[in-house]
Amino acid sequence: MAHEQKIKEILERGVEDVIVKEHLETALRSGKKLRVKFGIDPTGPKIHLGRAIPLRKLRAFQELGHTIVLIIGDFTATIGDPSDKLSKRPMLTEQQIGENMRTYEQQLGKILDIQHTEIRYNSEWLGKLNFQEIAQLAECFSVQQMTARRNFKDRIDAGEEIGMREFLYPLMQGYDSVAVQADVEVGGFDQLFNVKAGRAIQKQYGQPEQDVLTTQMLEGTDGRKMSTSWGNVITIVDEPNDMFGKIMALKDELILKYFWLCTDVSQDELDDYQKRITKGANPRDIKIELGKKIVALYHSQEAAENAADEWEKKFSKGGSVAEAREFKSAGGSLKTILVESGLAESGSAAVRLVEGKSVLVNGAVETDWKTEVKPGDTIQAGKKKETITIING
RNA sequence: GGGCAGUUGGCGGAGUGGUCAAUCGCACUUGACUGUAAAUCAAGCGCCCUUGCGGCUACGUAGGUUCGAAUCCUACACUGCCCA
Repeated sequence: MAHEQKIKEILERGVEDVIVKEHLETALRSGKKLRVKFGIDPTGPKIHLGRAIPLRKLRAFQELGHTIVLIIGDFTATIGDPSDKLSKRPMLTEQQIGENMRTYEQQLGKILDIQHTEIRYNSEWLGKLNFQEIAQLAECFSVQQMTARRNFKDRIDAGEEIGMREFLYPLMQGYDSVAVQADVEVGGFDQLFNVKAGRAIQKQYGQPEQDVLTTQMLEGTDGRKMSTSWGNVITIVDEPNDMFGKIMALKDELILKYFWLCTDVSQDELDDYQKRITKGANPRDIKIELGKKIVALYHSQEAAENAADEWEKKFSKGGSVAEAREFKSAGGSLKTILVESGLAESGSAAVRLVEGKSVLVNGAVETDWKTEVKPGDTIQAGKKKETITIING
């Protein structure tokens, strides 16, 4: 792809807002090596496709030779970002942060060239600020500005509590920009306020104001915003079959958006998919291509093909199942085994599943939970057709 | 510091002494249909044992009144609004 084309993509693909667009465009054309900041709070252990969007944007900057400054919000995470929350976010303990961080680098490496990424922890400078300096930071904003912010305003209108602490978050994130001398800051769609705070604070500290770019929101498997707390996420470390399956379960309307935000397909290819759908192609087939592309991105082409084949066998061809997990047991009632193997959450849930005709024993629907099952039997339950084979143990 | 209102299951929101494990809507699970999509229809949706009009735990927390409380009383906690 031509250099000019890449710049255009950076500024437009999956982008919600760019401030100041002309300025950033000029900077990108100038050949200057930009410092592109991105802050990541280790609030969840896994990166999902929604969170991957700004990361992919960073990758694009990286490909043009710019420096990515990844700020691990170890300090800010203990404060809690109010950005994407309808309610107050709890402060994380250092232990939780440590746990969440453990697998981060590896996950980030799936998207970024981590060798050439500058990684900083914001406790490095935030931990040193004294009260006087914090007061000076607070000078950048009025209470009106804070409360005018959408998600604060909504909470005020709803009569919900907003902690003073939450007002501090944008100040800290903004100060990060000063500390690393950012030229550009990338953030998710909900980060607009925070990244703009960086501009105000840099100005106060006599630095040129960074340009900011926010990326679009991605819907999850249920059509709502993808969010770990909704449980509707597809993570970049999901197993290939699982990842593929979740993509196949997406609502049709999201197909093109996923191609655009989560894969590398070009505008032309996207137009082509669009055309095929309009002409009446089965969206399912387009979705299969989408699934393969995404699995290939985070695993491998081979894994993608396998996942697609597996899915085909499992769901399209009458539900014969290829893979069964082994479960050690001497046998027992169907209900007991369902619970012990984790196929059902509780005894009551197991009974419900069996009575709902969703449990197959050795391929046949079984409606009596008292049925004895023994080593050698296979049990399949639920829409996802999770299957176990009982082995002696 | 004072006054008023509120706290019910994932969410919204009924319920003001027994028939309340708690109306209803959303969400969710499962089945039919299908493309593991959507729409529609059906069932389910605290836990345990089981199939009995069973047991246990639950309606902010802790006590109390009562044969019996989500429902009444007291204290406490939290939230909102108003006054200072």
